[in-house]
Amino acid sequence: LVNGLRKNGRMHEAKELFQNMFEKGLSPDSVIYTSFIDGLLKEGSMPMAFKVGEEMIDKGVMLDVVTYNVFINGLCKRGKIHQAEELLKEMLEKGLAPDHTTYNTLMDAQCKAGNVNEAFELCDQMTRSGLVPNLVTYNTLIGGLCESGKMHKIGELLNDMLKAGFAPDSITHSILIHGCIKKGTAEDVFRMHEQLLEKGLSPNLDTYNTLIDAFCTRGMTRKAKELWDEMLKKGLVPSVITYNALIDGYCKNKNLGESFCLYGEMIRQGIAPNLATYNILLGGLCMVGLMQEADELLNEMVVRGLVPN
RNA sequence: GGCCGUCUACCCAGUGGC
Repeated sequence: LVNGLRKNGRMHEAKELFQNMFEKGLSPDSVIYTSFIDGLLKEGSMPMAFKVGEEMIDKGVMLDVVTYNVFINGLCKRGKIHQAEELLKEMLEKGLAPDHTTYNTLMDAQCKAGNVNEAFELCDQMTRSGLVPNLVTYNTLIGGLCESGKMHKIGELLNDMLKAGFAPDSITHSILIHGCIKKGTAEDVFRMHEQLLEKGLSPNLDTYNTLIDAFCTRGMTRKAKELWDEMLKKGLVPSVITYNALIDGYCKNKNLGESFCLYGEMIRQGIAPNLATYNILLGGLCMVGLMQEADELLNEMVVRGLVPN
C-alpha cells in the first residue's frame, strides 16, 4: 500500500500510512522503509530521507543493497555523484556486494555529467567484480555515447551487446532514434531502425511510437502516417502516445483539420485524451489565433475531468 | 523454494543556462 500510494503521486497518504504502522504497533521492514525512502528522495526531501535511514539503523532494520541503491540513485539524480560514490565505498567496506543496479545507476550519472569514459571505467570495475553487463548497462552506455556525440562508437557496442546475448529492446531503439534525430537525416533514422531490426529488435507499439514521433518532430507527417498505417496492418493498436505524437505533428504543420480528426477518432476508439493531448491541441489553436475555439476546448478538457497545468 | 522495494529511453507544456 505504501508503495502503491507513493508511486501514484500520493506521497502524503503514504506518509500517513507509514506513521500508522507505528501506532498499530507494527514495525516496517526494510522493503517498506526502502520504498518510503525512495519516495522521499524522488519528491526532493533528501534530509528527511536520510533521517528515516538513520531511524532504520536505530531500530536495527537491515540496510540492504536495494536501500543503498535507492540512496545512491537519489544522490546521483541531484548531481551529488561524489557522495554516491562514497556510499559505494561504504558498501564495499561493509562487505555488502553492489549489484547491477548499483553500478548502472552510477554509470548513468557519469554519462549524464558528460563523463562517458568514467562510465566505461565503472563498467570495467563491475565486470572485474564478477558482474557481466546486462541490458540496462548497455542501454545506459549507448545513451552516454549518444549524448556525447560519439555515434561512431555505437556499432561496436551493439555488437558487444549481441555477443553477450542481448538483442536491442525498445528502450535501446528509443535512445538511438533520438540520438539520430538530433543531427541525422530521415535516412539516418531509417537506417538505424533497420540496423536494430537486423540485430534482433522486435517491432512493437513502443518502437512505432518512437518512430512516428521522430518523424512528426521533423514535420514529416506523411512518413509518420505511413508508419501509422503499417502498424495498423500489423494489428497493433495505437495508444494515447501514438495519437499525441501524430496530432502534434499535424498541429506543428498548422494542419488542425487532421489534428482534430484524430482527436475525434481517439475518443471514438475509446482512447482517453490526456493532459498532453489538450496541451498540443490548445497550442495548435493559439498558434493560428483561434482563441474562441481554444477557450471551448479548455472547457471540454475540464468537463472530461482533466486539470489544466 | 518463492514474493513486495532500487537502475536505462520515450508523447505536450513548464524552470534555468547559453
